[in-house]
Amino acid sequence: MRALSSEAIHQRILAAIMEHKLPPGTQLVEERLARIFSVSRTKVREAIGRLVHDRIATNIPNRGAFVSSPTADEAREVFFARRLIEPNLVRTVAQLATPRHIQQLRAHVAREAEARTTPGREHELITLTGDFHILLAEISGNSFLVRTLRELESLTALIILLYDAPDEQHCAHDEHPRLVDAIEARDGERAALLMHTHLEHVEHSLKLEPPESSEVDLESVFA
Amino acid sequence: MRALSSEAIHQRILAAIMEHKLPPGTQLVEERLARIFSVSRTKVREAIGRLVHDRIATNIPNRGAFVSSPTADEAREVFFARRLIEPNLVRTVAQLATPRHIQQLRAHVAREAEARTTPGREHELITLTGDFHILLAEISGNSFLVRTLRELESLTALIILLYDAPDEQHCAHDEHPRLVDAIEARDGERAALLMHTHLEHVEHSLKLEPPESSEVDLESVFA
DNA sequence: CGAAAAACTGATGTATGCAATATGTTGGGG
DNA sequence: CCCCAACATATTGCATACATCAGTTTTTCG
Repeated sequence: MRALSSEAIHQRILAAIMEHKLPPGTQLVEERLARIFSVSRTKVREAIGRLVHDRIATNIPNRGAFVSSPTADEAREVFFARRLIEPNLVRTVAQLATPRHIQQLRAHVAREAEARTTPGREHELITLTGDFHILLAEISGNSFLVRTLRELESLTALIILLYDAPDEQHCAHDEHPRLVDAIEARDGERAALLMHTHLEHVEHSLKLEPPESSEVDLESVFA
Repeated sequence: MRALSSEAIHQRILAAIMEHKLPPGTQLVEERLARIFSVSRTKVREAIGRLVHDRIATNIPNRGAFVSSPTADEAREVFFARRLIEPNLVRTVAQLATPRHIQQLRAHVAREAEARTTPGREHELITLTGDFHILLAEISGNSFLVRTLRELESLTALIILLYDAPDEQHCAHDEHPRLVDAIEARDGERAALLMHTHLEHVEHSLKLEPPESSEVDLESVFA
């Protein structure tokens, strides 16, 4: 039994965060994790460093690293960036996707549908819907965009965990399949538009209001 | 005299790479750098880790980290990503830029012009033109995009160092000012279009051909 | 002489020990 | 009874020592 690499540890912690096992605010204590994975603090520190670099965790000097709690403003930034990138991305994907790619996409949305209809697999669904967008980046063949999308998806998953309205249907069930339809039809414009509205739907299904919680007007409260 | 933070060391090394002091392929020897900055290897490792994460350096296991030499394919990926992101970015910037922002942009292009006309400041110019694009991201107010653009600009600087045709004018002198004009005129469409062609100009000014150096056909050579 | 093995070199990978820091707690004085 | 100071605790930050590995030179033997 070989020792886990810091990369593997990074993956394990990240997965735990995505699966809601480590909710936002949880401190990632180095020595504790080191014991758990039977490695030294050094490797754990490295893994945590990467999480911090990707904004999944936040470092407070001399205090420790904590699973990030993106503010509503940061959440809006993430969705803004996604709306900036992904519609264009899917437009080009529609042009260069091969039948093999379409097949991959179909298989993926099928897995999403399965996870959606099977009870007790909701957190899996969050990861899966994120993976759909990453898959699109992978089809584009651009490793830089893959990395960017991975980062955005991880943050989005955190945001959904924080701001999801439990009763709200945050991801209309047919938007991903319809996107694949547009891609298969080589209709880049429609795909881009669908992606744009899809991202808007996801964002608006969250309870990100009020715009600025810090802007509570003390004077008016005690008037 | 306080010890430098790993962040400061990261900046110092990055700056050295941008200024062509550490050309692609240079090994970043941890202990040597540690001596130079009067810190332990630990901090240097952290700094190098970040460079590797941002693709500025490349790690070869058990051998060390080296300043990256992006391949022509990777270079094309970078420009593809930039064309995907930056036209849209500048379109929104055109909508929300304040007079103060315009002033900042004007000041920046003035500095660029100065560096261009002063001999012996060419490498400064590469950094400055990159900073222009980062400044645009900062004006958008989106910290995620700032980080993404920073990464793309660092890589672009490396690419220019590697593939620049020395006699070619790789950055037409008036494209940045014209972009600012369009932003000031609140003409998002024109700004987006200018940005797109600007990035195409930069890419095409490089000697990225042939597409695949490994595809030398031995048979045809000795026919 | 030539090739394979062995020792050498220079660097990374990893664990660990200690100092510095933030926070919580306890006890004493006003 | 409350507040502040000193102590106690938990955890990070940093340096260092040692193990490991890749590449290179030297040695040895056919």
